[in-house]
Amino acid sequence: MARERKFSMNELFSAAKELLLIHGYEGFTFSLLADRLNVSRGALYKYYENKEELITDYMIDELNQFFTDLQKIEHCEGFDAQFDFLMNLIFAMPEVQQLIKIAVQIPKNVNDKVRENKAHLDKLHLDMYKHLQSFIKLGKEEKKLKAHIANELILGFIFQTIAIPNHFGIPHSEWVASIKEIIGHGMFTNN
Amino acid sequence: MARERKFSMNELFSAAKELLLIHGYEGFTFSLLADRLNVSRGALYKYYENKEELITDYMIDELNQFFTDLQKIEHCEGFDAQFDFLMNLIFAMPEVQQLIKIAVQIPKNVNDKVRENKAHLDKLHLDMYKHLQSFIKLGKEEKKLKAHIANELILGFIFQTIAIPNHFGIPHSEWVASIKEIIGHGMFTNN
DNA sequence: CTTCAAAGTGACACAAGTGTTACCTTCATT
DNA sequence: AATGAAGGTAACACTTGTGTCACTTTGAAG
Repeated sequence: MARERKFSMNELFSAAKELLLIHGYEGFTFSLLADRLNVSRGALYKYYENKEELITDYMIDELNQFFTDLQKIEHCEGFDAQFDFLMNLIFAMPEVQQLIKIAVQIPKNVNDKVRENKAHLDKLHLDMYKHLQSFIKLGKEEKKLKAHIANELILGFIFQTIAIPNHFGIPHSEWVASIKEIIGHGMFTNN
Repeated sequence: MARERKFSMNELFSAAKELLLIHGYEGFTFSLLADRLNVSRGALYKYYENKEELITDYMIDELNQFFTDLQKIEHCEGFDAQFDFLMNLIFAMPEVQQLIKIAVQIPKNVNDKVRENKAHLDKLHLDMYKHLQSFIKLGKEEKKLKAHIANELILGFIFQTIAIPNHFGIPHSEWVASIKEIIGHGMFTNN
């Protein structure tokens, strides 16, 4: 190395994340990012040719982290424990879903690096999905999950719920407990 | 009138809607919209000073329509019928939730018209919320809805579910039926 | 058939984002 | 202490979006 960097890769990624969540893919610019990092715009081009490369690189990092955590689900014995583990994980990283949506918007025909990164993201996504499939399968084998509901929908439902805006500031523990209850047993009484 | 317009207000709004859903608020431009309507960009400035005015105007139109439909919920007797009505309505206008999210991003300090429009949108939003509150209240009075789950969450849950992506193309009727079941009775079996 | 107001156009000046490059700064290595 | 590779800057040329305005086109009303 020759000179100390003014920002670490972690700082860059976390700044990118913030800006992406606030402004969305089309509103994300190198100028915004450079300002946030107190660096000139040109400096960013030392690392990335364009915003697509940067964003996809960051997303791979984020998804890898999520996937690594997710794989620990296998340390949990039985469906109930795994369900709890998954809910906690999802609530700990609530932005992941939103970021995946943004990832879809990135055009892949920018250059080879971006194409490669997008392929990598697709693979990560698919691997995650396969992993979760076996979680669902376990639930159905243990007769804990209703067999006639499509796996797709079960997963979608679980992931979607974390995006419900808690606007009125209901305490987090109550919020999570209620969501678990609705997912598991619904919002209707059993009359 | 002096000359036939090349586009109706409906065409303008529906073009705006498409573009907003594809590109998001920051990616939405007058150039895109003008192209889509086969009109010069300048023509749009005859009607709106900037995109914020246009977007908020469109959103008021969209929300008004939704709200008008929603009010028909009172023609349904009892909670069960109202629940069904609401689910059908939400599935018929699945973009409304996404559009509301976009509306939040619009800065209100552009000019008076935009401030006014945003206030109008807030009022519509609040009115809708109040209306739905009484639906929830009814459900709890009839002891159909679990009393200990916050109204906020119940509403959030119902609205959020329509955003679950049906990526694998499960037939719509099965999809809707399963979602109603999960919302009502959960995805767990009753062992 | 003239009038004129609404509808639409194209060009201008400006602002903001992009990608590149010549150049300066820093600091570990020698 | 000199060197050079990596980090960083600022300016340039270019593209895209914005808001405005003088101008043309259209068509109903007089």
